[in-house]
Amino acid sequence: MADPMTTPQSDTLSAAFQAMADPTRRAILARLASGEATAGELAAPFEMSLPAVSKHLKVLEGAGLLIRKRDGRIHRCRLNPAPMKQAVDWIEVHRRFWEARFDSLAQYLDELKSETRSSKETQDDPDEPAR
Amino acid sequence: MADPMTTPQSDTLSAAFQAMADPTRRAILARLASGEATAGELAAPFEMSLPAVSKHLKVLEGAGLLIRKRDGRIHRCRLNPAPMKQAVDWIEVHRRFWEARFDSLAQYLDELKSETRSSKETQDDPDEPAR
DNA sequence: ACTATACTTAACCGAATAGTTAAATATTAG
DNA sequence: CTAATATTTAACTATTCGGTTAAGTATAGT
Repeated sequence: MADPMTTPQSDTLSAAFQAMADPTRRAILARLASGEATAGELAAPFEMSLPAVSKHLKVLEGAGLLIRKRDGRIHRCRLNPAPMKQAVDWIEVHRRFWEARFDSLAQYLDELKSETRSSKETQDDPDEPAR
Repeated sequence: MADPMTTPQSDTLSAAFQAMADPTRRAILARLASGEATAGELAAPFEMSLPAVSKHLKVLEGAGLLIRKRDGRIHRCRLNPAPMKQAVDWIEVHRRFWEARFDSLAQYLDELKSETRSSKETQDDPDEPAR
């Protein structure tokens, strides 16, 4: 019913953030960042069961962060960076705003005035379109 | 029993990623990035109920992404960038690995050898990729 | 063919999430 | 004092999540 911004993009973003929100999954990604690994190798460091890790791999795969290449009976996994990049990009867009606001007192004061004057001249706003 | 890396840092990281994993919450952050807003103002664009948004604000606050300043009966909210920065930093650390691996075959081979030699020469811009 | 290996899927459970409506709280306005 | 405003908290529900154990599937080794 609510359906708040369910664009295809936000789905991948949501999935990526969601995937990275779990410490186990982050540890898996960290390990994967330094090279390919099998499901078993990825599971080894953890005390949880293999099926639990298998689920985590599925979540990562679902978020597009992990690519599986089945080779015989072993599943070789590697990192796919694209969704991470998307996530970083999303954050960076907004970082520009608060950096501008925190780096410069003048802009901060200007923004305070903008409640009455509404002279939003913040050079480029690539995120807040039609207003 | 599992307890996979529950350092104080990973908790804030998990909370930040978790908070950003929801489209509604990302929209709130986006709005917040362009200036302070009251809870009501933040809730307005959404079709969901006010309590629902209130909960989202609480999640964002819990993740340290939102700071509330109660001023009379209105709650003025502003963005706190710190956890976002931490999230970006976490991703970037791993991005360096796969960038090295994907951008240059030479570096890839070098990295394969680096198990014994460990001659890592990361001559890069730490913020934006080449593109 | 038989068995160990490397996984996944199924079925289940408790805890957390995301929403709802109704009630509570606190402040401002009349 | 009373009422409207701004917002949270409470109570409830449905769904998702992260884990478990048990069973299934496919390959490799003997």
